[in-house]
Amino acid sequence: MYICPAMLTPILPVTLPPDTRTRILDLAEELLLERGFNAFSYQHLAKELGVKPAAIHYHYPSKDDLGTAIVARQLRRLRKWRDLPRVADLPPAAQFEALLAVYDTHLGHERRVCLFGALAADFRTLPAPMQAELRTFNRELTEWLAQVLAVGRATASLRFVGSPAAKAAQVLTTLAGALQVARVHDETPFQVIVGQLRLELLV
Amino acid sequence: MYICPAMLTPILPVTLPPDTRTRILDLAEELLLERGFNAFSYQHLAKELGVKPAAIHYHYPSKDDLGTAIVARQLRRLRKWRDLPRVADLPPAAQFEALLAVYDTHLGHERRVCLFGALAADFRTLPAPMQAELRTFNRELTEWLAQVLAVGRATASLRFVGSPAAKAAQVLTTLAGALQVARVHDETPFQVIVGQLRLELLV
DNA sequence: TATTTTACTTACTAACTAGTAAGTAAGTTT
DNA sequence: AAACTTACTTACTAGTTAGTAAGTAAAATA
Repeated sequence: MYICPAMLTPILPVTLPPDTRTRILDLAEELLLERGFNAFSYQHLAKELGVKPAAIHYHYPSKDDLGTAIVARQLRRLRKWRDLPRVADLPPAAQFEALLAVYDTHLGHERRVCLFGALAADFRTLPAPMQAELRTFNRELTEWLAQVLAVGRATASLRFVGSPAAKAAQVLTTLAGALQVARVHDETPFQVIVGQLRLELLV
Repeated sequence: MYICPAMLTPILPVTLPPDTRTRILDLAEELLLERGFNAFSYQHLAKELGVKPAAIHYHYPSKDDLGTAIVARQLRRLRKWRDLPRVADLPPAAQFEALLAVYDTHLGHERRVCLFGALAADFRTLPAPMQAELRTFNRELTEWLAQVLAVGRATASLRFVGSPAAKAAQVLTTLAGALQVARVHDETPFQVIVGQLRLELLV
């Protein structure tokens, strides 16, 4: 492997221009979250990236592979985010706010829905590996929030009735849906729903 | 117009075998709610109905027309359901249960998502008239539930903090999302989430 | 009875779909 | 310098897409 000078001095993490493989994945993810999985093609990707469709097949032989790669990357990001000191070491109410901030970021990016909200409707048309990754993604996120809620209630910084697992499932479902409502109408209902969640959950 | 004998004696509402126009709409709605709008074609419909694709174009010239007809019919059904004496005359808590029963029916029909949940992700790829009908559908349903919640709280049969409008938006968003979660996993999370809603809302 | 309308079928088009095979130029390794 | 690998392009296939135009048989209407 060729070692470029930048690799020996990674003190300033120079953001290299992303390679084609990454640019494909980035754009495919963007289109997935903005238009749905069955609403973009290799031609769309190729045209926007200035390459030929076959170049995309070279990196991701089938659309199934591409879709699975998108979900797999989101799962890696979720785990990384969750384990980040600046997230993991926060008190529960702040962890909840950090979660809301993620959804707010989606809202800010052209009202993208979340991964789950983008794929749930078309779920049965998705390749099996993609379905499996999405299940894992949703399960891990729910388990994480359930733990946050449990600690939050135990330390009297969050308030709710019922089990932490049930409340976590309810809250995440609401957040996914809130981004969808924002897409259909505008940002207002999202803010209203998130305000309602805060009102009920924060002491 | 030809007046058939049945039209003169509509005492017993004989359920005629639905005509092709209706059968197309029924199947398209089914496929929309089970697979998404961009995941079925005129060929799929034609094959399953035993007609040629052109027969579908005869009744619904474009897929836009077909999609709009589906949403328009659901909107008519919503209004009819809402105004039914056996729904409109119920006390608020029972109206809320009637709403939950509708979502439960979706769950029982092959875990269909609701109209909103089926179309939100692909919203930007939908024809404008379809977008408009879906907005109206969601708005009217939210307004109806807000009214139910307001009366319910005033009569001490329902309990929640915040405005009825905010709570209505939150609850409907949660229900739409709950059907999506049921599709990705199984019926359990739907029951868990609905249980949580009941626990919080019913006195 | 003649005419028109309804509800289709047959036959077609042009565009798009995912995907493949073969070729190529530049970079990397031996 | 030779061989190999990477990252593509060109050229293609076979199937699917929405949509159209023309024809037709039966039913309804005048």
